[in-house]
Amino acid sequence: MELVPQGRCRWLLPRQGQMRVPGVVFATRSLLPAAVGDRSLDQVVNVACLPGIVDASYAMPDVHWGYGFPIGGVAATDIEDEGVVSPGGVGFDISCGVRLLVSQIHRNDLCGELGELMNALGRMIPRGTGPGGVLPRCSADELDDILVAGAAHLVARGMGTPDDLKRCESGGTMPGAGPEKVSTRARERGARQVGSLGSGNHFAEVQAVDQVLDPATAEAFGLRTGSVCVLVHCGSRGLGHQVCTDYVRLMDTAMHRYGIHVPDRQLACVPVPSAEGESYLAAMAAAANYGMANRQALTHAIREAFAAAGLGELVLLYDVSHNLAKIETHPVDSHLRTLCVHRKGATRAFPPHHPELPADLAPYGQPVLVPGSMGTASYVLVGVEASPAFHSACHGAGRVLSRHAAARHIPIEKLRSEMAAAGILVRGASTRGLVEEAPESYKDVDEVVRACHEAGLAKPVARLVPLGVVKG
DNA sequence: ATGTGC
Repeated sequence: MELVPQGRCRWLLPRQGQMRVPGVVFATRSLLPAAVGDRSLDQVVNVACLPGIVDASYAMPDVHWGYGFPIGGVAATDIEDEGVVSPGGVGFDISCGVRLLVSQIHRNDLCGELGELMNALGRMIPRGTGPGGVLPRCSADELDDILVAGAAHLVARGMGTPDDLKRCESGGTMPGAGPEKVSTRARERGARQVGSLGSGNHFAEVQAVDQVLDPATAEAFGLRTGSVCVLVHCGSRGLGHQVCTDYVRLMDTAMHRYGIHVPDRQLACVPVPSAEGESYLAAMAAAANYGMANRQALTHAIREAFAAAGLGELVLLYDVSHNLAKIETHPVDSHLRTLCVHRKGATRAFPPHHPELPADLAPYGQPVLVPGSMGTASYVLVGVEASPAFHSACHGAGRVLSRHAAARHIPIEKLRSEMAAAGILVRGASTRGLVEEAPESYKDVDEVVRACHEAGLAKPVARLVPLGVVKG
């Protein structure tokens, strides 16, 4: 595959065949082989063939192979010029995302109590596949409220504060949700999972700020060297998964009625202004609200554990999804266009003074939360002006070993001893899950963040290191 | 990611 260097940390995949736009990969030279090796760049090329795609098919520095679209892919379509929406461009875990809670305590004040805190978090955080959540069972009416109002519903029932909502993407409620577009099966799966981590790379991690990289922004975000934080990474559980499954199946048959042909069936899509497209976006918004409500319910449990341990308050810095399609306005060839921006394993990164930002954060830009792999650093970045890729950045370290390969190649004793040697307390992880999420399974998050910075996608604010983790 | 397969 031909990759043409295009400046710092930017590589061009020139148009060929059915591509309507070129591909663009943001990566340092050392990150490229991972992307080339796993066929994710073939997926970048496939996405470039979608009807209505504008500008380019983008790959973030943590790109890796996914269903149809690569994970770490960004693609925008012009909704007034044949633009399509594709469930594969959002992913199975709709509204998978991250929120960062910031405490007032310093890591040095925690040392003797960390074990007890992790025990409490381990007891109070539902996790793993299958049912179980902070809300044990939702009635049909309450599930409707969650699908329509998202995190705002949980705040209304006392699990959180109005200030929390100001610090959520879209104020904690993604507009345009259509609960009636969510299947009975999806609702059944979701009713018993509100407030649960799930599995895989989902986690709740107690962290401390290790380095402040942008002092003024870090201060505005409440982050000082040594600050204890909690990073929550989870999504919309079985409900979002079922929504994706339902609409991939629907679009796989429907797209031919619109004369759409794509190079990979997993790119099934329909025009945004079609009955099927509007239904998917309404169901997706409902699942997004479920995802934000899920993180809000977990926040409630985490705050209770902190309070029980006498560790004080946790302020929500921000909650942002990295698996969504959103209707946004962006300049294309210097004309403002209304686009359907698919971010799959990519974080929205709005610049300073964007109207969607809360007033107190607006001078600085949107917090961009980047969870690392287990046992490694995580980052807080901030959106910048003139960012390419429709104001998007990476979403994590990015997998390099498949789950299967990780299980075969990484000895469990080595991993447990490494975590223990680093003083990181682990709660609730199965041996298999632990090995699958080992640092060796992922790219180097420091390198991924460096690529984001040098490519002009976002600016690093603070580096956080793990103290203890509750694994899904 | 996922009641880890239709």
